Amino acid sequence: MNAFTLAVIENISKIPKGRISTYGRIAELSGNPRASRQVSRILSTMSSRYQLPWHRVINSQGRISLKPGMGYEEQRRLLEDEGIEFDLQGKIDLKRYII
DNA sequence: CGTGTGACGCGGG
DNA sequence: CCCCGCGCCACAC
Repeated sequence: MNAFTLAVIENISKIPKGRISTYGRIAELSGNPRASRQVSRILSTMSSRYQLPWHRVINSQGRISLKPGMGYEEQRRLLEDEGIEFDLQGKIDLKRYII
């Protein structure tokens, strides 16, 4: 496992309950601003093994990237359980919750 | 070694 | 707000 992957795991682990971050932001913090896609892949493959708060990572538009029936519902429920609110379009106010 | 594929992001219509 | 196109990049085939 490379340094970037390690940094991503570390940065995601640090997201506090009730707050969120984005794929792009995690990529930046981890040293590669252009690797947002890798962040998503790392999440899908490492989230269970490293017990990451995977649900606290959303996209730059403030929306859940998972598709309905493929995890969307669970991620939304986990976030709502932490007090995060969604608007009518299923969007989260980034300014309010991002780290 | 090409080609297709995304839990992405940004700009534009 | 929705929909596209394009750039990006590791990975699977």
